[in-house]
Amino acid sequence: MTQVRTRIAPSPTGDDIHIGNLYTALINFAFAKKHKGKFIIRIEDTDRQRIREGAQEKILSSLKSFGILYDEGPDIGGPFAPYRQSDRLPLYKKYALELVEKGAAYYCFCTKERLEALREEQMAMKKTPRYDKHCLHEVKAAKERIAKNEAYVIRLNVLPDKKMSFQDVIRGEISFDSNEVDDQVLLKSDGYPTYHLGVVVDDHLMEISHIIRAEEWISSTPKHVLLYESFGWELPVFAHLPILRNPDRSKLSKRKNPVWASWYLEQGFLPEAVLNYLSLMGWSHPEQKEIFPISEFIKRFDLKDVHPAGPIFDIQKLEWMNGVYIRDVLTTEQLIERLRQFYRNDEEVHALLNDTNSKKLFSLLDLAKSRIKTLREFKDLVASPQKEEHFESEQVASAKALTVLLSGIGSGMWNEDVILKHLKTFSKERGVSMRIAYILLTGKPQGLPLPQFMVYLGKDASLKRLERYV
RNA sequence: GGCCCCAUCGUCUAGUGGUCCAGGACGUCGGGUUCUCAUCCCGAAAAUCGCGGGUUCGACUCCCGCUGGGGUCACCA
Repeated sequence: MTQVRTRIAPSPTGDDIHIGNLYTALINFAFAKKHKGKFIIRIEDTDRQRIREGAQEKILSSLKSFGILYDEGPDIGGPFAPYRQSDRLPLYKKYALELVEKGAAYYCFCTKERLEALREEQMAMKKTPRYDKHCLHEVKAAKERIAKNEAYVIRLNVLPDKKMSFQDVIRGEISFDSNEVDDQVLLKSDGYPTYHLGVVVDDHLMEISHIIRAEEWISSTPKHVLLYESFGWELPVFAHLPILRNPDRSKLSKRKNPVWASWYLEQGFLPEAVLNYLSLMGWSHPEQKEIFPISEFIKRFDLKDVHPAGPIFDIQKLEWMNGVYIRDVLTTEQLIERLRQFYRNDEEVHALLNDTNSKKLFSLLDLAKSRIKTLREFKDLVASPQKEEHFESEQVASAKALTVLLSGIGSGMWNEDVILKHLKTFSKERGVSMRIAYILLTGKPQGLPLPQFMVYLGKDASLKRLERYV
């Protein structure tokens, strides 16, 4: 077997890489690595209207943040450079013309108006809108019109009444009728290729062996198969992955779900947890394991085992899994490092994380681990309580009493046992629950174990927290 | 609507003709541990395997139909 080469072909039209594309990237990456092949990224920026400034860079940096490293791509080059379609324009025209020569494609001069009228007419007759091959027979006149600078596109010439099919690794044989395939535009009037031409030409030229993409492409695969056949090129292996869904089962979309990959990072999800979760979409570990590193996924994954039904992206389970990574998978050292990275712009938290007494920091982290599901939640646990304007007189009284009580502890005696004993005394004598003491000191109804946290804070800082009540 | 894909607990899934009146995980609910909240431990509810026909001695597993869901029908990808 020749070398396995897979690719993802994102278009730079959004804020970032879509989480569904990250999923596709993960599968392509894992499959390539499993077979000691190459994983390539190609930017498909052929829609000049929708193109977004900076999107390409964002997509590439997100991929890197998640550890999906590519062997060839627009910024790192490779043997088939360039890897951005707008840098390959002459190629598409050349191949489009080759198709015209072969009679597999033809020039079309139809105006937008005619196309729209045609579509409306067909819709009115309840027929699927399709181009009517109006320009198919103008081949001879075509060159003259082009010479006169008339705008044109090149369309695929689909022969009618042909039964065709292709093999999909995940779904088996998928058959179709050529009457269902429209004479798609291949080369637009601005000289850019449409997706269909671009993807086929580049996948062939870049020697892509396996096209692993989302299910939404199934219905345009017949066009691609027709193109491969017209060119006389060997067909790659096709595999159409399930589409990730919103909770209402529609295609995962930004209206109903956070979809940009970096959003998850900003929320404090760990890249490896996100990838681990994604690997469980449509696939399961042979031994039913749920927590495993990507290296193991690469070892155990097989395209054939992908379940074709579209799974709902369940952020709740992702949160659980992220929690598992935070408390069980990462070491405390690693967690500190992740937190430092995450809070690098937050002075208060960053200072805390740079505590010179690493033993204290370690014990704080051990306490914090089990109560956070994302890195972001760490701040809620340790940040200074907000200053509040109004306090109940009862709270003020309690705070004063607590201050007196805690002040009585000698600095040398400031340890968990002593503090706990005093807290218990306080709650008993004043008839208030430990919970009140908790809120007075932390400003929050729940969080880290109080005595341990107070030891970490130190006597002065702890008393200072009570000051805001008086 | 045409065409295409799909169909096991609320969700992610295991299951490849008998060992399944269906197993695990998230979530939910109850209990235990406990200085708050978690973690952790124990337990429970939760799928008549979408429905109906076949094939078979025997179907969650194979075939057909139906229903339901999804995708797609652009000079967007």
